[in-house]
Amino acid sequence: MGDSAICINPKDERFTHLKGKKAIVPLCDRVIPIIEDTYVDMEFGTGCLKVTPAHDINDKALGEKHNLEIIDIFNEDASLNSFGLHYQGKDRFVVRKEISKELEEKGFLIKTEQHINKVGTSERTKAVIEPRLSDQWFLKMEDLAKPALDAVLKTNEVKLFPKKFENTYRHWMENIRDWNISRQLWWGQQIPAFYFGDGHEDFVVAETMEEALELAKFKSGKADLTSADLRQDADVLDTWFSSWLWPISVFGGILEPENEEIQYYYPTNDLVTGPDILFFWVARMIVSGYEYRDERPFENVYFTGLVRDKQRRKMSKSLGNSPDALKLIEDYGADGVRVGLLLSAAAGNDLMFDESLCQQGKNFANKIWNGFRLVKGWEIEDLPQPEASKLGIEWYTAKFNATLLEIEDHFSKYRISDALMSIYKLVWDDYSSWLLEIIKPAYQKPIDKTTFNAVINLFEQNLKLLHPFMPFLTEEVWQHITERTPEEALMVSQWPKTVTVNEDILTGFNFAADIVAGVRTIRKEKNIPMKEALSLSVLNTEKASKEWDTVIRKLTNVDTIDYVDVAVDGALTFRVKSNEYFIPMEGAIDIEAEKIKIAEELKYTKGFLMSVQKKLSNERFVNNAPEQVIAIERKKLADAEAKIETLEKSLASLG
RNA sequence: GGGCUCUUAGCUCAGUUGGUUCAGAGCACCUGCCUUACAAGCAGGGGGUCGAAGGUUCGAAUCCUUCAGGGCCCA
Repeated sequence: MGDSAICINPKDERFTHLKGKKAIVPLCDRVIPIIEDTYVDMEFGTGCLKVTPAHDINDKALGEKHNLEIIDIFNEDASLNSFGLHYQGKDRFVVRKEISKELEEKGFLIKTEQHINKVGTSERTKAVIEPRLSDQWFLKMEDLAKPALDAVLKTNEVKLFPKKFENTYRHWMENIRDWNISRQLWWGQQIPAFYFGDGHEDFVVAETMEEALELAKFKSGKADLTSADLRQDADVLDTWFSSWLWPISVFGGILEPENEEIQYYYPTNDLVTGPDILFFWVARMIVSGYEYRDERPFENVYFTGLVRDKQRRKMSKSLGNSPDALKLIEDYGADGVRVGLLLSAAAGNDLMFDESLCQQGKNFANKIWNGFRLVKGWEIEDLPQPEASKLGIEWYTAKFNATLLEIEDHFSKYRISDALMSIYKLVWDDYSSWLLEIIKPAYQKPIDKTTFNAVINLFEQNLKLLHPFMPFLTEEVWQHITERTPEEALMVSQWPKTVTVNEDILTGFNFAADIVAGVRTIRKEKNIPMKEALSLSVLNTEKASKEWDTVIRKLTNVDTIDYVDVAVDGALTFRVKSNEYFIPMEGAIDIEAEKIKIAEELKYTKGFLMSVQKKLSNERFVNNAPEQVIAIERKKLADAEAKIETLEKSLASLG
C-alpha cells in the first residue's frame, strides 16, 4: 500500500520487456511505474524490488533519485491509516496476516518463500521498528564547527591525548552533518517552538508562552489569537543538546555569562572521558565553547580506554561480566586495585581486566608497607655513618631525581601508566632491593642517626610520588612515620622539585651493580651459599673507582677486594666491560668449563665488534649520522676491543 | 559500505621526533634460597627474524605501499 514503484536491474534480461511499463498494485489498484536501477540485486528473490520510500531507508534514497511518490501508511502507533484502505486502524501484524490471506483469495499470490533478513528492534522493548518519515529540528553545524576544527587541528588550543584521536576528530568535523536535536521522548527539555496553525511555517520560537503569543499574533496577522490556539512542539531536545553546554552551565555561564565563577574557572584544564563520546560530547562542547564564550572550554582532553573482560567484551549489565568493585577492594585494597588497573591503562587503549592485575597492585602495596616496617624497626644510635650507607644515600638521591625528571616528562605528556611504572620500579627495585640492602645494619645492630634520617627523608619523597596512585596507603604510612597535624598531611604536601642529577654517581653505581650481579651469578652457578664469605680479586683495566668497594662487599658478602696485576690462577671469573674479576676457590676449578664460557663470550664480543666496525667503515654513515651517534659507536668499538683483549688474555692464562 | 585504529615473548601490553632509556615490563615458566622487612618474597635464567611482502634511508619495531587478520565509531 505504501509502494510507489517496482524496480528492476537494467542488466536483467528477464525483464527487458517491462522497461518503461507500469504496474498495478493489487488491492488498492494504484498504477505505479517500473523503474530501473543497478541497486537491485538480480540474484535475490524475483529480481523485482517493490519500493516503499516512506518506510525503508534504502527505498527512501531510491525514491528521491527517481522522484517517486512517498506514501506513509502508518499512524504513530503503527496501526494503518487511511492509505491502508479497509485495513485502516488495524495493527500492522494483524494486517500482514490478513493481507496475505486476501491476496491468496483473490488469486494474486503466486508463491511464498522464506527469507532471513535483518529487522531493527528496540533495545528496551524489543518491538520491531518501522522506519517512518517525520519532521525534525536540526541545528546547522557547518559554521559552528569551523572554530572547533581549527582549535584542535590548527591552533592546538585544545589538545587531545592520545594524539591519534585527532584524525578521527578531523574526519567527523570536516564532514559534519546538521545536528538532529529533536527527540520523540516524554522526558527532557521540550522544544520551545509553538505552532499556531497547520501550515509548515506556522510556528514561532520563544522562551515563554506569553512571548510566543505575541510573536504568533504578529506572524499570523491574527490579533485575536489566545494561548489556547498555540501548541508547543511535543518533541524534546537531544540529551547532548544540554550536555554540550556543560563546561559553561556548571558555572551558571549560560544564564549569567558574566558571573564571577565562570569568569574565574572557565576555561578549565583537563577533561577526562571515554573515546566513544568524542563526537557526541567532546567535539560539541568545543563547538559550544567557541559559540557562546568565544573561547575553548578546556585545554586538554584525556581519553581513557574501556575496561573489557578477558574475552574482550565490553563490561555490561546484561552480560554480568563487570567485576564487583567492592569485592575487589576487599580482596586487594583500594590502592591495589587502582595501581593494578593504572599500570596497564595507557591513554586511549582498552584494558583487558584481569584480577591478576589487582594482585600485582596488592603485592606492591605490601612491598611498600614492609619497607616501612624494616626502617621503622631499626634502633637508632649516634654512630659514625658507614661509607657504604653514605654512598647508597647519595646514589639513591641521584636516582630519585633522575626518575622524577622521567615522571614529570610522562605526566606532561599524559602518560599516566608510564609515570606509575617508573615509580613502581624506583620503589621496588632501586629503593627496596638496592638502597635498603646497602644501608641495612647487621642483624639486631642499630643504625646510625645520619643514615636513618636520610632514609626516612627519601622514603617520604617516595610517598609523595606514590600518593596520587595510592592515596590511602601512603597517607597511612605518612602518619605512622611521625605525628602530623592536618596541615602536614601527605595529601597537601609539596610535590618534590626537580634538580640537576649527578650523572657520575649513577654511572659509578651501575658499574658496581654489574659486579654485584657477577658475584651473585657465580654463587648461583656454583651453589655457594650467601653465608659463605668470598674474596674477590680485580684486574682493573677500566681503572674503575674503588669507592664502591664497600657497597660491593656488603651486597655480595665479599671479605676483601684485591687489586691485582696478573690473572689469578684457580679462580672462578667474570668480566664487567674490560675488567676481569676472580673468585679464588678451594678445590678443583673446572678449567675446561671456564674456557668454554670465556670462548663463548669472546665469540659474541667479536661478532659485536664486527658489526660496529662495519658501521663505522661505512662512509655514508660517518658522513650522515649525527656526531653524537658516531661518538657512541666509537665508544662501543673501544669497549669491545678492550674486552676482547681481556678475554684473550684470560683464555691464554688458562692454557 | 565509510573513517579511524591495532598486530611486538606463552598471556596482557609499553615502546615519545627513525640512531644506548631499544628490542622492554608485568604475569606465567625454569633453577636455587623459609637469609634476620617482605615466600604476596629474594637471587639467577630461558623465551621475540616486532603480522607478511616490498620500498625509502648510512640506519626501520618506528616512515611509505600492498596484503592478511582483529577492534572501534558511523550523529
